[in-house]
Amino acid sequence: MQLMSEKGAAGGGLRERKKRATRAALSEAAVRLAAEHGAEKVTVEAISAAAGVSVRTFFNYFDSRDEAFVVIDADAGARMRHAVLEAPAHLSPLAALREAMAAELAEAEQQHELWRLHAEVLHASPHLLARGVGAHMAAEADLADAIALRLRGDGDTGGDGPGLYPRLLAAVAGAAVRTSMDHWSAHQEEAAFLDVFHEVFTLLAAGLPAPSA
Amino acid sequence: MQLMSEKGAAGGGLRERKKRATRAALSEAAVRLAAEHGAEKVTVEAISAAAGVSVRTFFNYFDSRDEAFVVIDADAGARMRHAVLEAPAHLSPLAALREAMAAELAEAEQQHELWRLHAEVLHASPHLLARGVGAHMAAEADLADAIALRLRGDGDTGGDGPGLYPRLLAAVAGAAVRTSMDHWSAHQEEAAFLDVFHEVFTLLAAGLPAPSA
DNA sequence: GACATAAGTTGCATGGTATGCAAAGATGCA
DNA sequence: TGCATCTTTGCATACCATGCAACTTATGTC
Repeated sequence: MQLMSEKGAAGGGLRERKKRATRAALSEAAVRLAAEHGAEKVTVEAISAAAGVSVRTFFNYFDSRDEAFVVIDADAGARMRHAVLEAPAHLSPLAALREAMAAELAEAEQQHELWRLHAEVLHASPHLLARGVGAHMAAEADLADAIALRLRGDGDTGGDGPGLYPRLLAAVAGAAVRTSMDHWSAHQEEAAFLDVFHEVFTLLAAGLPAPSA
Repeated sequence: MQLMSEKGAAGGGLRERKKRATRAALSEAAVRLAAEHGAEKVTVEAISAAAGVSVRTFFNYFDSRDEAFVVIDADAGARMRHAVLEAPAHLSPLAALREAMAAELAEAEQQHELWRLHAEVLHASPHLLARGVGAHMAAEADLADAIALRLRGDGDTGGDGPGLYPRLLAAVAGAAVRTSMDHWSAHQEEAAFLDVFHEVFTLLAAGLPAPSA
């Protein structure tokens, strides 16, 4: 191996790099085809062909067709979990979560065009935006777990999984991100995504007060 | 017609009553079968047979198999929208939403056994809890619209659909309800559902502060 | 009450989605 | 090189989902 790949979770042998490449190719093909033809008209066969693998292989990577439109980066959850656990102690749980998500989203914007297409595809078929919850639900459970750990300090979440508060926090933050994406997708010219994102978390931290206007 | 049915949206001719009955029979059959055998093992054919209709008819009522597990009451969205619009002016948007949802959930608990089974089914396959977002997304958009109307006072939402705040409010409230259901479903003996529900909205209104403990 | 109309149900045909299995191909390592 | 492991692939199978045409059932009117 001559060159480390750029990302955090990268590295490993040829096998793992190939797998990541295949997965990325499938995701990207799915998003581009959906942006062009509409998500409903894109078959698994078309996605697989565009990525140069068989249909059967597609289903080795994704549990369902929709998942390919939704989960752009499979490792994001693990990275966010790590970020929450490593966040400075003075941050509130909500702020720690906000920072973890902001970092992830900022990185996603590096592939600006794909990210924009992705937002448009989700906005065009709310069905998929919803499905995103499903795909991200595991990640949310992970985040809830991380928050619970952070609150307790030790390595024990209490046996019965994270409590009500961590789960609520993770679920609400997820909803906030999706709302931000959807809103930004409809107003791309008027505001930067990160501005929308921060406005949303400010509203959350303030307890969702009625706007003064 | 000799007797008015009990519910708000009830009434109408024989046709409408039959449709409601068929839909309810399909929903109930789906939930009961899922509670018994696990949602993944329940086919559309089994649900249809249990409800006494053909498979084709099932798909006249639901867009997908999962929808039958998720949407127990198709009119709930419209009722909540109405409740938000009619809520006392002194309530904050969040409180108005909370009251509308609480009323709906209290009514759902009248069919206690079915409601409990429903919560268990969703808890057992998070896949479906997620799908719930999809099914309820239209309702959430409606709620966002109602909140926007309420905030403006007149009959105009501003042309471009509800703004960021109403949408965020509806999405977060939806996430809160789902979290409540999931948590309560795992701790049914320890707390009443409405207690969990109110605790969640209290946390939201307080801006999700770190718990003192 | 009989009729025309609208609405709902059903079976059939069709195509896409998803999974298990076993054979073939690639990779990692000694 | 040769063996163990992982990945891809084709095939068979079952289920999901939709359009269409034929049939049955309410509704309103005369």
